[in-house]
Amino acid sequence: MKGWTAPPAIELPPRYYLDNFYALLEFVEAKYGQLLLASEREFLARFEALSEEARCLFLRLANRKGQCFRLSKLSYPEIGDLQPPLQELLQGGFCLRFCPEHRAELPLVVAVFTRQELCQLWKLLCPGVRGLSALKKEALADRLLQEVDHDELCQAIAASDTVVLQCYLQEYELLKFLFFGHLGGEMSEFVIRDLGLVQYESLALEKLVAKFSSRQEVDDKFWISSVYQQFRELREAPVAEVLYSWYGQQAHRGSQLGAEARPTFDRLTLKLARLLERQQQPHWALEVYRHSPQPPSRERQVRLLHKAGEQQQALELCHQMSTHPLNAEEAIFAQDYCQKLERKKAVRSTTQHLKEADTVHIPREYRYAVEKGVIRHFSEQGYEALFSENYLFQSLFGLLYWDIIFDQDVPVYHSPLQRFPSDLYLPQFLDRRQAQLQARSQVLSTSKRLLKQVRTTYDSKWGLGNPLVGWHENTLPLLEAACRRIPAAALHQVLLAMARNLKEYGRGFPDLFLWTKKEYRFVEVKSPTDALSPQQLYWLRFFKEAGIRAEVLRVAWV
DNA sequence: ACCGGACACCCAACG
DNA sequence: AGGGCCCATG
DNA sequence: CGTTGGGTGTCCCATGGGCCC
Ligand SMILES: [Mn+2]
Ligand SMILES: [Mn+2]
Repeated sequence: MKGWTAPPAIELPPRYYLDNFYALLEFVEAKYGQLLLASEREFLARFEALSEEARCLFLRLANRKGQCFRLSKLSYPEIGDLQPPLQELLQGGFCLRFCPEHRAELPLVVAVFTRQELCQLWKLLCPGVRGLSALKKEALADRLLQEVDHDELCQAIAASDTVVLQCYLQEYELLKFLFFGHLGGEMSEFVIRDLGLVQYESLALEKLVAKFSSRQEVDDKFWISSVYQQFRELREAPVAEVLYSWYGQQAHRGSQLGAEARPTFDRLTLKLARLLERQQQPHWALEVYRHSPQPPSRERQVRLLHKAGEQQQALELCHQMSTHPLNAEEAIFAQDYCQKLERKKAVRSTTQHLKEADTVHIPREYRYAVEKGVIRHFSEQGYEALFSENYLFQSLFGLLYWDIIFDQDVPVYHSPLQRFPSDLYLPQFLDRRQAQLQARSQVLSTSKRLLKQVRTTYDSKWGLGNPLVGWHENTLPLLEAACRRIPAAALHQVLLAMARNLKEYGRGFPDLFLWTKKEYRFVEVKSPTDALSPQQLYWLRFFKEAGIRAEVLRVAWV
């Protein structure tokens, strides 16, 4: 019965979303009350003064997409007649009734009408109009706005339905942002939790700590996310000149951001520079890459410098990367490229490794399922086999370190709906928990103790959300098969290496785990068209050092 | 941890 | 007239 | 024969209804 979830038997109160918002408010006021601006306080005070029906309606609208709504499309039995609360919202400044004064919002307003309704509006205003049927909705809306007088259009819209524009949405978004600690948090997460669709590890509310300590941090994170949003729009129709000069306007503030907002700026920088490369603008791309130290910035810079004929600079950067690599890819790339630039060697070490691997012949039917073909091959020789991939070591990490991951004595939990510590994927994770993690290796130094710890944690935590652990039918069998056969000390070495930076070292593990009574091995399967990735090579080498048996197997079709 | 990673698979261009 | 996406819902 | 870049499909509550094409 595992994997099957029964339909929710839990019934939520009719106005559950109001309760959820109050839970959110209580938390935000307790943790961030002193960071709120006058406009946000005003919103809260006026919200409190509304009737419950009006508060509910406001939240119903706020939890929908957009800011423009048509009364005729709304129906909320738990609120009842929507007219009185809507009047309240209009009088209280929580909504604006759409009229010609708001013609600037016309594009949004037009979008909430159906294609058919837009045709009718158009025909009403221009009785002779023709040739509309060929246009798709979006094109129709564009043409309508181009060709029809905006004042008349506004009046026709206002006459056909009650259209309202919601206000205070920035304030609402900010409160949500403070509660979740990141953007993109949704009120539906309360519902998902309360229906039991996702189970959270229990967190002590009194131990939660604020994620932001100053308004500056909050504003920075907000600013960079709106900048990133703009980038997504620019990317739709990329023009190199526009991208480059737009980036130039953001770069100054971007480079001064603190630890909370900086990663978003780095992502923006890397994505935008890559886009400039694709636009055949290597010089601009190179300049943009220099604003971020994060991978793959340096790799791209080396390639661009090389192509531009700047051998000295390329080599210098390559050496820096080689001595202080930020991940496996940088390390392996830098080593190979240094040798390439010095004309010592032409083949990448990943392909070299692949070339030296054994080949196995697999029937062509297993195209698109190479690993299954290899499993079949080995099971015919008496092996047992399971898919291992990243699941094995991630779930082992998640289970053996469960209490360390959810340890609230480290200030990394900022919200009741948080599923993992805010530094799980950062280098600080290891820095802050060195002693505990080392101690765990000591205590679980034998396979027997380690295995017992895996089983008891698996049983007691089954079903709880942990990004590293999936509760699938093969999860425990795989863990047991591997932990019984691989020396405990070697497993701890891998786990501690992962802890240095889970973002970079949490992937690249071999495809399969195979075993018989006598032996075991990991196998990374490679189809004829596939290549070995640097992360995969990194772990293959690491396994060899640690005495874990692993090999690459090339597939040839028959 | 902001529709993105992580995989595997396929193809084309270039030396 | 259906198939499929988007979005609101609990 | 090697590298590099580009493209695709898959998975993240579950379900139903409205709208688009
Ligand atoms: Mn794999
Ligand atoms: Mn593989």
